[in-house]
Amino acid sequence: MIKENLQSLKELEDPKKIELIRPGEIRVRIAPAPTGFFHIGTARTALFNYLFAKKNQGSFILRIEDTDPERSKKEWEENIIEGLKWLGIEWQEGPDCGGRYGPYRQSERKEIYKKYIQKLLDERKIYYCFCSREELQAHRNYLLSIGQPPRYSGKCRNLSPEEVRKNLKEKKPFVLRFKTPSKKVSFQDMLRGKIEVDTDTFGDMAVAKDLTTPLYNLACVIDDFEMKITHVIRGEDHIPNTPKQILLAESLGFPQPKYLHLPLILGPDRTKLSKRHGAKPVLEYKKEGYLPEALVNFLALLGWNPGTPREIFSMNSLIQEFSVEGLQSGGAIFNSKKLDWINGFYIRAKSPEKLTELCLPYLIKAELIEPYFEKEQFPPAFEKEQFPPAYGAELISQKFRIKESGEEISFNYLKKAISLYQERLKKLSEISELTDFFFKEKLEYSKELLKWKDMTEKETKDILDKLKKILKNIKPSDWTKENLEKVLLVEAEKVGDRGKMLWPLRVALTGKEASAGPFEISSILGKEKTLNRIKQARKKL
RNA sequence: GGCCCUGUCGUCUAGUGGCGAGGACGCAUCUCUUUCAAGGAUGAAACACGAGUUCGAUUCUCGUCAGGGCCA
Repeated sequence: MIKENLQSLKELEDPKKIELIRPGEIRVRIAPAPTGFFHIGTARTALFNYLFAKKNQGSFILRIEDTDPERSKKEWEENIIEGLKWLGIEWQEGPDCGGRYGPYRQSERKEIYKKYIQKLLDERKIYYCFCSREELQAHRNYLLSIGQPPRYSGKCRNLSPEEVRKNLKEKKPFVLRFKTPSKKVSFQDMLRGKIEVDTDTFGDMAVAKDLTTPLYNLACVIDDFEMKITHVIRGEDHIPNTPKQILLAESLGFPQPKYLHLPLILGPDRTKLSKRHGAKPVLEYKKEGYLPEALVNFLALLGWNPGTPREIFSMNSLIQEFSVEGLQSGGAIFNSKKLDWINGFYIRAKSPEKLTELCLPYLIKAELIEPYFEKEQFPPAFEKEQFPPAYGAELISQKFRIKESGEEISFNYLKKAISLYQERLKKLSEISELTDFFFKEKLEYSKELLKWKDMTEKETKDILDKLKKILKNIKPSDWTKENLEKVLLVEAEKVGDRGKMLWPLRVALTGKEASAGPFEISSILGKEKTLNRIKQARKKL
């Protein structure tokens, strides 16, 4: 038994393993548990880890903490991976990639844990504890009632080997508990300076469920050591775990990584952001039409500042500018208005082609248009979960048709329509509501909407008739935005108040109170549709 | 309850032993304009409180208060 352990200890110190990393290589990681959607907080922690690694030519590692088989699900892991990829946060080592230090899922690392747990047991640094849940709870309540910090009584700390053997034989449920030495543990937090904690405040902690299943703190310490993590960058909520982990690392003879505890992202009520605040999974932002570069930019600014008034950062410029000094130590409220502003900014910066590509799925989903090519050819990603699908430039050459009328339209037509709303979009999903009138035959609106200010019904009728007459005389070849503007503006001027002509025209074309300008819209719709809509409007009165 | 973290406009933040406390989002007003955006201009809006150190504290020290996190 002892010999075996010596053997495994030797393996642990295998020099070959250490050679694998470059001298001085900075290695960071995130270690999410796949027990739910990939959320904003994890995304930001990932981002800062990634930026820190990139800035220092280090490695960013993704480890999946799926030790809890009941709560961990493959689909959540996939959700995390998809989210990270969407944001452009790439890992050098992770599940199904890298593999320099064994598997990157905790569920596949039992062999590794076993060695260390056995080692701790052999060295009598951990012990079997057979106390029942009720017993522990009662003791806890007692301590609380006399105003003491709840911690383990130490009842099983000195059980004789015979007692342990007997209990094990009886299959009594147990946990493995760490003999916490009574002392003060302190560490330097890269953000907060020295943090010191008295170990008596937590006492003997449970570190493993059985010989191969470490609990969170132990697993984390073993993995971080095995994976040669140099910097642990994580949320502030882990500060209380840190002294425990340091203790465990010490008892295993591991070197101490550097620690940096990021402030939390808060909800409007200043508590940790959660679903309760309506915090959405990262991929939900994708669905709603946020651009990954916007979310990254926003998240980076939440708790970090570059020291200059600059607000817009691409991932590359973030890597360039990032420094730990710019990190904030207080929590920051998630302000979606600012996210919207940044998103709008990035939308405005897109080329018309790119923007059209990005918007198309939303028009298709709203059933305003449909792709015209073979069904099989179409990216098979119209399932709800996959929305929006990733399209490429192949769309440019494709044809589409208006769902309602079956009329064929080109990418170019869509591009023109969508571009009109480029500077009005805050998120891509808004596009269908804003441009729906391009794809509808009959517009729903009340006749009151046609009247500008205090115009009478008669005036409105006359204006529409006049418009019809003027527009009829324009040749289809002259049907351009510039020309329409030239002609109509002169006529509108004659009416006195331009709005008396332009407002009813715009409403007739769009059926909306707010929209892009009538000249652009009319030029895209074409002569026939324009006249048709004026006729429709006229009929309402 | 214990331990730990945090405290500058509503929000994200810059900043210094002496400043008119700066920027951004949001908000308001004006401008452009048929509307809505976008753009431009202007404005309202903050140093948690108390004591100490000091000629002088938003800044340094201590305390109070408030908020948060973790322990089940």
